Amino acid sequence: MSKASTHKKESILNTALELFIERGYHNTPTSLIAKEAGVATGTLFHHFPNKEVLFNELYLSVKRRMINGLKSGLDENRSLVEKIGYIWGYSLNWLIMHPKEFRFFQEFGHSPIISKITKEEAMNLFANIAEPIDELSNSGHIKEMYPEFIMDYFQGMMYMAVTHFIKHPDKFTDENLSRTFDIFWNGLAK
Amino acid sequence: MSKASTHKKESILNTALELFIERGYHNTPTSLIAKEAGVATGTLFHHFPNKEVLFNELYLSVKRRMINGLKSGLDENRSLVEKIGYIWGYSLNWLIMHPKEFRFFQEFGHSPIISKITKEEAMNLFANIAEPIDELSNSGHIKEMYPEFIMDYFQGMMYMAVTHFIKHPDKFTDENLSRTFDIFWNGLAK
Amino acid sequence: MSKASTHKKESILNTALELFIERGYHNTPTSLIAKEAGVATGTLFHHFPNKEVLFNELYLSVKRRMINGLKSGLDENRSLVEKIGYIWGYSLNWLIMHPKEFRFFQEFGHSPIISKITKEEAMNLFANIAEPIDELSNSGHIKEMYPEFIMDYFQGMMYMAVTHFIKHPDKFTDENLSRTFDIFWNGLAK
Amino acid sequence: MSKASTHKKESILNTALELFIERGYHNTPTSLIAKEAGVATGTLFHHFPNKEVLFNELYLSVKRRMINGLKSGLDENRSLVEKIGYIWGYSLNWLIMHPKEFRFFQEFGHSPIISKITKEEAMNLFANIAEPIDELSNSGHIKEMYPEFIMDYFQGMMYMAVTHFIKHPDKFTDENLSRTFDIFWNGLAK
DNA sequence: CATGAATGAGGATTCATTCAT
DNA sequence: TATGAATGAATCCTCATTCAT
Repeated sequence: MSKASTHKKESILNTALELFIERGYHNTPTSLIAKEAGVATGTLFHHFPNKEVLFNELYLSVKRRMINGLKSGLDENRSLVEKIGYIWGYSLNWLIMHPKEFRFFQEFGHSPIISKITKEEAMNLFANIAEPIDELSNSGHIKEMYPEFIMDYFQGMMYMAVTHFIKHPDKFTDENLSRTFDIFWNGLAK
Repeated sequence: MSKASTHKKESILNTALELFIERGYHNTPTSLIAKEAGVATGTLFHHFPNKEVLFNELYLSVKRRMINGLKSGLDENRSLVEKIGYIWGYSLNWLIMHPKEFRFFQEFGHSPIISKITKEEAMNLFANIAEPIDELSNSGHIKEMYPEFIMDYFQGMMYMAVTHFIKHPDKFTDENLSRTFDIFWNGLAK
Repeated sequence: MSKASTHKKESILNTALELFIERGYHNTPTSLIAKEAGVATGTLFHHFPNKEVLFNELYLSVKRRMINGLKSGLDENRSLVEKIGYIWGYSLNWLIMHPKEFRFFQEFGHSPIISKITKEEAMNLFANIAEPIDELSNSGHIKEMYPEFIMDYFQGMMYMAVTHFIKHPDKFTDENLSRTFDIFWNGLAK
Repeated sequence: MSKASTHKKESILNTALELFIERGYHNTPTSLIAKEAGVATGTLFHHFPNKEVLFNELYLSVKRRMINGLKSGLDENRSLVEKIGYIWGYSLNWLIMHPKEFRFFQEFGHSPIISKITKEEAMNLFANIAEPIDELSNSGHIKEMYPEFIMDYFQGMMYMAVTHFIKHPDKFTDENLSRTFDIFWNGLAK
């Protein structure tokens, strides 16, 4: 694949991300995506067989971008608590620095447009990351709670914190950041 | 207004709620709403001037239904902690017993289709309810934290818990319910 | 159904017939059909769910129009030879007086656009008509020949004759007409 | 022209024949022809300036293939009846052995995509062949009938017979083959 | 109020053709 | 010659809304 074509495909994906979060999936014409991306309508359909596939590919590409840095920085030799702290900090930071991507997940995380196959692929990407959080359940560090809740709690708190800091950017300080982790941790502490 | 017409209008609202959460706003034709509601296409436009107004009226009607019970049970003479516990318990229960309404808020809470006027009206409905939560901030019961965060934390935890219990209905027991409140509270406890 | 709506639907069918034979199915835009029929694009799709169904309904309506007169004139008390002569004469005349309909059958009789269900329905319409021709096979009037051939021969000769007289309208006289029947009959005569 | 290119051009023509009869002209994308022929989209347009020319060239190439054998076997010294019998037998056999080519003629023989020039060229190819059939008219062998009818009758009977034997391959025996010629002949016999 | 036929602008997708490599 | 990415006009179909009955 030449650089040119790669560039156009990426341009379409980036434009689609912005338009989907601003206007919603069904209210975003493919023609508008193409126009804003600076390509012809046909070009979009040269790279993606249809709008749904474009959307699913976009979803996976965003997930991948977030995971990549997360994975590469995860040190298997650290303690469980350190690992979780790292995942919390990295994810929170990444999402706040990428508010569009965050909104995308918020709006479309449960969208029926995302196929089962895409969901599975996304799940696989998270396999390593999810492990420490699942481990936490029986680690003795926290109150007894079944793993499914821990995972939902972790994610729920994360989303809450990101939403809050995006709404109040002036509050996004290192101090408040560490406070949110404390709150998360205290909630479960024995 | 005759009973018949009231019935039709409500039927349209109920049907719209289901279809909007299943298919999204832009992917739900008014003709389908009418059909599923058992009325003619034109009838829908006798009760609502257009689709957007229908949506906004639906939003407010759902908000009202939730608030009504909440308000009527709120005893102004109770302590702050009791009030907050009551709001937590009632809201959680109501949302879990009304999963469609919950999904509606989740999907469309930040939708641009909801007008500023509607948002204001909805805000007003919540005025009384929000008070105790705002008070908590400087009440001395909890760690120092500014009120905006407390409100977001309350709502975020609530959504997290409801999402979790809807996903895992077998876990929805009185014990687990009170545990979630403990976790919410411990997070902030001194 | 009101007269107005019936009128529009029929107008669409008539226009479609003309355009399909002139330009072919895939080269006839639905927008053009609507325009020529004097209705809006949406109106076409109000009466027919899609282009294919429009085409199939057209096919059946044309078949029905031809059959109707044929059936009503068929006297069950006549002899076999008289019946076949009547079918030959009526069909030939009808097709020559309806050259568009004839071209439609010629062009689209074997088109894959016509569904199996449509073909079956069309077959049923012809049930009575086909009988005498099938009977001919073992009637002793003609050379021994299996019924499938007789039917194909009847239809093939018919199409040939119609094609010929449409190409050479000046030759379409009563004399030549009866000659074609003689040729058909002599071909099989003992 | 290199072997490779010749091969590709022929591959395109062969593929086009199949696709056109299966799907129709307007429903057969050039991209599909190229793909099925195992060449790139652009390659098709190196060999044919556009889709219409490709179609016309295909038409002529098929006509030529049929005529070639027919002409080479026609013995000018034979009697008229023998010549006609030969043309009948050869054509019938060739068409039945080449059902795709037959379908192509059936579907597209009257198509407006075939240009006047192509039709003329095709006519010229048939000049020799048509002669004996035209002669038949005033030869005294048959009932009086003008030549235009004889030609249409010949072709109509031929198409009828081929259609029949393609539909019922088990009936395609030497006996039935000669029977069809007898029927053709008896139709006209004095 | 209720109905449903009619409207036509808008949207997803297709496809013949071009052209830089 | 061969390739296949790119183009954008054209096409099928949808849908919010109107209005005569």
